[in-house]
Amino acid sequence: MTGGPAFREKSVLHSVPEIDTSEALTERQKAVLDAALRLLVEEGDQLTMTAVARRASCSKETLYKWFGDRDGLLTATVQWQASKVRVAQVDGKGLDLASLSASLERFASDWLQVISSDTSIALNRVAISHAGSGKDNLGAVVLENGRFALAKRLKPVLEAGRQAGLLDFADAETAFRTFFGLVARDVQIRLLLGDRLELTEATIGGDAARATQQFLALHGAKTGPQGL
Amino acid sequence: MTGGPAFREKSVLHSVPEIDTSEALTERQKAVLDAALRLLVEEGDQLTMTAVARRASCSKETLYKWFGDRDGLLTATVQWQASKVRVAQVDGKGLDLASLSASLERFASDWLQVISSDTSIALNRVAISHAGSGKDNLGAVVLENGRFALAKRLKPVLEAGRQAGLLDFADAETAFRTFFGLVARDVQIRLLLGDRLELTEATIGGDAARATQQFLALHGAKTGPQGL
DNA sequence: GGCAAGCCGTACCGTACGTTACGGTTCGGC
DNA sequence: GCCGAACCGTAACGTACGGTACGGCTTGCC
Repeated sequence: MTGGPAFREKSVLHSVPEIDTSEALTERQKAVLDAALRLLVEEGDQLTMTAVARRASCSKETLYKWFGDRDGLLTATVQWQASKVRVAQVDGKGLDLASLSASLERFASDWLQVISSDTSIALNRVAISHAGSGKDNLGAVVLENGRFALAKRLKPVLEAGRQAGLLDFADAETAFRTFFGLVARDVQIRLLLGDRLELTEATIGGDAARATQQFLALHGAKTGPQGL
Repeated sequence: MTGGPAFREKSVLHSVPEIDTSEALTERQKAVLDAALRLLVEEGDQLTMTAVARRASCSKETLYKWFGDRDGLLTATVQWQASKVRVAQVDGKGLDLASLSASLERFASDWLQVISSDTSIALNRVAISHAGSGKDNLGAVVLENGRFALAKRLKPVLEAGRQAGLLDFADAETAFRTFFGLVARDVQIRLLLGDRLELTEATIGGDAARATQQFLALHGAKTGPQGL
């Protein structure tokens, strides 16, 4: 471990779950991580150093020089993908009910799309597998770029909705978690456990709309009779 | 593999996700599986055959004779624990709103208790890890004894509530999934990913009550103005 | 007592894989 | 053209672990 992005430096990753997406990766390194990612998605847990080296057409020596050890490679791979996941960014300036509803629906749809993707499933699986055995940085990375990133984007929208008198809730965090539950339901755990559960574009759209309607029914401001 | 509960018989487990809890386990075998379970919960993924044998004070030869191979032992362990998990059984005969609400709250509380237990987390982790690599029977077992068992118990209650004019929904499955989402929210995925998230008795009770209220707000029959 | 079956403890085997080492090749700088 | 750095491909090493074999001990049966 001399030079290069020292992914295994304890002081860097262990204490700080904050993600530094710009870890100064060269294009070649990104290509290697992409190869590792593809392998992870396709082959499941068969992510051996030899396989990654072969897939990326690089030598194992290079992998070790760049990433320290297997855990470093895994962490770098997860961070690399995580840095690419972005759900809709919405400005909370559209103050009417229609645009708020549309924003929520967009968030819901994006999120369902993410958690049902092969990549997300593979990443969560590997992070969960590693969460059991000591070093839990992978889990923290996934959470930070998944559930918490979503919250960070959605909460301002909720707050804006409240400011505009469209939403009514006491705590933005709690409201977010309710929305999260209404959107995700049992989808993620079933997919992670290997349950076949095909989500087409159509069903995702429907689910997003349903979740949004339910959330508004729970937290929409009571301005007169709500009927339809 | 001669005699004994042939856990690895393809024809038994592969095609049939239904659980046969009474697999004719001797007391000694149960004790061994309990030891394996404890090891799984305590040591995470360090569930080697040698470790199980030492912990259970039995020989590896016996493990292989009884369970076929490592996967068989794992499957037997998961099934053994799964057969012990039981959430509240409720008869749908208490037809008033108070008892329905109490039943739902009980289900919610039990479920939160289950998914936040060390045992459940460990089991789900190992099942998810294995779901990535081929044979997914573990995931099916966990799902069948977790989420699907819950649905099987809760749906009759929902149907009874609808019959009694207390609930209003089109599809029991969809209604159940909404309830599931309101109860679980992000708890399970966060725990699986290693997020510290202490759930005390008190918070679980509060969460169960909140989820129940929200569910009733969404699916309670509209009999006059709802305003508390 | 004699015997067979079941099981414990342990040594052993084969392999997979993480990790290291090394020869050969490419490439930028002078 | 020459040099060193970076990197590829591959061989080699060490170890952990799944799986097997075997000697000795206990137990139930005759």
